[in-house]
Amino acid sequence: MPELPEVETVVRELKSKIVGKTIEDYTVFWHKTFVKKCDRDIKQQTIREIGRQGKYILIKLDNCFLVIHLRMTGQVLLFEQHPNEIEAAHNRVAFTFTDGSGFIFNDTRKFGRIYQVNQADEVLEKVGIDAIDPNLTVTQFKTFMGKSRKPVKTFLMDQASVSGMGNIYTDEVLFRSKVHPASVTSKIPALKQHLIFENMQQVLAFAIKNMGSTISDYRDPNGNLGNNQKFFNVYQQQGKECVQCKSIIEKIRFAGRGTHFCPKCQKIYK
DNA sequence: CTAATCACCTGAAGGC
DNA sequence: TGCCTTCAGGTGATTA
Repeated sequence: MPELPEVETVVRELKSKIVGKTIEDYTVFWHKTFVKKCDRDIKQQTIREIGRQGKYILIKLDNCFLVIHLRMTGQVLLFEQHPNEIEAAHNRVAFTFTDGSGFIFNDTRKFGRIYQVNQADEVLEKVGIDAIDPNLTVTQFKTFMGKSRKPVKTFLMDQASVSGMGNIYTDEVLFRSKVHPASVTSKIPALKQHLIFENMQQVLAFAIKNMGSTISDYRDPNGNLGNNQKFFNVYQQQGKECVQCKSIIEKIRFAGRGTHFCPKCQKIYK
């Protein structure tokens, strides 16, 4: 489900609601979801900071971290008062705070994870700089691109160089940049690489402004849907007319993922 | 090194 | 109604 804009929306809401709260207790309903990689007890620890890198939510406690990845269907849902039936369908872990509020990690497909670690870096070893990190420069981005002989769709989806992009926003960024997803990354002209960088930042910022995209499962911590799915140009728009040239948007299987593009607008560089 | 294919899971949707 | 296949905002391991 969630790519950078959805995770950012979750993080902003959590920052405003639970920083400073102290964990009273927690219950794990599905064992594989909670990965305890250090011996600290999180009970009576206070949430000091909340951050994000790529698609990872980073929760700093007094002497360890909780790092959450939502994968496909994970949701972090806040509650003000402890619900009577907390073991509802697909609830995997529930946390309660000392003031009686708390949050539930709900995850239909069970792919999501909550890691308890001494340092967030333990989970982020293979995660590159965040796609909207102000420290990421266009020069650095172009250097990454110049070194990659992968198809550009694979490059953008790979979290190792730049993190946060997923299937939706990759297709949307490549459409806006008029670059075919099968283009060889290093063979894309410098000006186009520059354009991909700018479009990546703009597409992600616009999606954050719209509170993320809801395809089916995504909800923010208050249970609200995103709005950005109303503005897709190519994602799930196969069979419809291209907004630029009126050609029919195609959907193919590429790099193992459903891939949407305009066959006329998007040029292939090889 | 890169690419392709599973594996992990559940549920929705479409074909017959 | 029901059975079967395919597909889904992701990533990590394995195979070639």
